[in-house]
Amino acid sequence: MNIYDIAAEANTSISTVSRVLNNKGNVNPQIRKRVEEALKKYDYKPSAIARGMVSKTMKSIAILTIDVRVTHYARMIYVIEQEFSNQGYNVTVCNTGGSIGECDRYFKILAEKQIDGLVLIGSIFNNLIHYPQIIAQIKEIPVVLANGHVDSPNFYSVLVDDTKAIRTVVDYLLDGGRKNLVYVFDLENDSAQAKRRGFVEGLKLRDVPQPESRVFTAAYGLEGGMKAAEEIIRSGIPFDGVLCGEDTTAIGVMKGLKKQGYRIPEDVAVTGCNNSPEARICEPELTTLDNKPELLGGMCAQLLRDTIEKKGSAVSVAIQPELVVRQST
Amino acid sequence: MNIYDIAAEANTSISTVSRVLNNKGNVNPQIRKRVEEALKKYDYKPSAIARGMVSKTMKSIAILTIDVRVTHYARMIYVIEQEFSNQGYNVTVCNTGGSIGECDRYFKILAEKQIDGLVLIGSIFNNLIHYPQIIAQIKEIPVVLANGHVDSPNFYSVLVDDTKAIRTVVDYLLDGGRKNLVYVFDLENDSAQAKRRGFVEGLKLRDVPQPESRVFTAAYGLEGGMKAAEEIIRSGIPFDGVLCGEDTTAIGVMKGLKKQGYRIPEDVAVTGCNNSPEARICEPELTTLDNKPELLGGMCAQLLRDTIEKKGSAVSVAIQPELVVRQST
DNA sequence: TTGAAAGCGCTACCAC
DNA sequence: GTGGTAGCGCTTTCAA
Repeated sequence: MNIYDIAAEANTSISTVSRVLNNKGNVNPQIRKRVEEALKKYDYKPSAIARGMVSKTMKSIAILTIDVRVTHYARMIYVIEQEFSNQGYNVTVCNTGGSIGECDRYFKILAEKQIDGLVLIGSIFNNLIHYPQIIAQIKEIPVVLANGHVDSPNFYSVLVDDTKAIRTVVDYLLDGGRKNLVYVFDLENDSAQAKRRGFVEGLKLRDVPQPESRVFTAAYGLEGGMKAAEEIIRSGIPFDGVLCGEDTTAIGVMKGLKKQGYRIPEDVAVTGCNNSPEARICEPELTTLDNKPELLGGMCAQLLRDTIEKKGSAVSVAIQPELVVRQST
Repeated sequence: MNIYDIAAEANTSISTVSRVLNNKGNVNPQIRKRVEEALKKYDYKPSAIARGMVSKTMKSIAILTIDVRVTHYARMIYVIEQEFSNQGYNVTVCNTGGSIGECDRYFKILAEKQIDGLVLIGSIFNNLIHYPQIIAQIKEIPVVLANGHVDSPNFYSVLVDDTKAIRTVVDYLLDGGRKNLVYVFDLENDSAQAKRRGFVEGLKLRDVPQPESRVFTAAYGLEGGMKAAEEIIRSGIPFDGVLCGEDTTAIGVMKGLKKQGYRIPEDVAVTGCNNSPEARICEPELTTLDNKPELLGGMCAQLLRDTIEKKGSAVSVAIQPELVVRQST
């Protein structure tokens, strides 16, 4: 069932059927009615592919992310998908697992499909800057990085001020009377580095000597956090506050500390990052940073849409996370 | 940069270029080499849209789900996406919010894009059976339901035996010495109904009188669970075991009970469903049912692929959830 | 082994 | 207002 069949049924030309379909140009009401009846009679659906052939777009965008199962990413994906689907776009989701090879594979296929735009979620994609030939594959496509930056003409950014956010936590804990803070650094990406930097800078601003020596490296997650707690204790360093780069790790740290008889928050304050659902489920409930993934997702969507539709793009503002104080501090 | 440009550069015809591109038919090695050089020189990318025009497929499928942010769904989406992207397909994700109108909108646009297949995640989509005109929109497209069933020629199912699973929990608790079980029913979809049925059947099989009177209705989530705990206590019914349809609600129930001085598991056993990450984070850690979303997603992907590629489709087997015993029982 | 040509189903232009 | 027609960039068939 194509446009020719409809034209035949309605006893007119495909041009006129096209006009009716797209509400473009004037059509004699009688003919319009005949066409609409034919459309309904055959339950006609125009081929988006044929349309795309002419218009050079299938009205679809793609989101690349390390892993949809990470709630923090899923929250952004949700917002972006809703925003674009409201505009008639479809959203393709790609799990790259953080592998540059996977990224390359996806870029190739997405470029062939002439996707209208791309959102890359996670600062891991900053690494792309070292692979110009991979970037070259999508040089025609506007790309927005969520909390990342790549210096390339078609790449745009929405940033989260992770450094400042962690500085805020440092101040909050020191102002609350804690004396000896330590930091658990649990991921290697640029965002994690920025957080770590925030910790070090925050301590420096408060004249704490040798802040670097107060950073512990751990594996991400519950187990990683528990191990980190052990290590901190074992190090012999005095501590009454533990800042973590991720909620899950922070929860592990709390578990580990409690197991060793520390009371939270009486003996030690613990903070996380991401304001995940888990932060409300652990005991005590976790003080954490809300880095506003919905806002971030919304701004990425907005920026990408403006770029695709060639409106002057929005001014680039960094998102400021907010401290959510709960019982762990 | 299209196939004509390449043909011109390589001094041959587009037919030959096409043969080289698709590795079909024999090509003189010399010409092949010229073509390959031209391909590389111009960094040529075939247009998937033009290809789709001829082949009637863009090699893409779509997943409809209530909400990607639900971890349980995200886990299935991940597996399905990986499976299909390995086969060169792209995966479009659609958040319907459980609204039939949204579903209709997505179906229309996906049908126009001639998507190759559809996975519907969540038993909420069982409701589609009441909307034949919506189903009609995708009558050409193979559809797989994850834990759902719709009686229509192009619809296929992979089921989870929720009823049996909850019966297992009932037996486990009774065998463990618990005497008075109650059930917290927190969602309205078919899967939730099946679980509730499992509870009632389970008690009947053990000759417990009036099992229906032991079912409490609650709102989903932490707050819902806490309220449910209050209600159970207020009802005056004796109880030493609470089964819940969802982990998050179960965690709320535990919180509520603990607040009223009940010890878990000493005074009351609590169980959830889904084996979510949260079940390992709450205290005590939650005994729950692992309903194997990865397996379910994998089987859906397999079934859909077989159907799309018209291989004899796999036998329909129901997935059996497994009890994960932790400290809450 | 190669190339010419006919489509795929649409949109957009132009002539009437 | 309307309809004919030229593409869009491929794949596939058929003849050479």
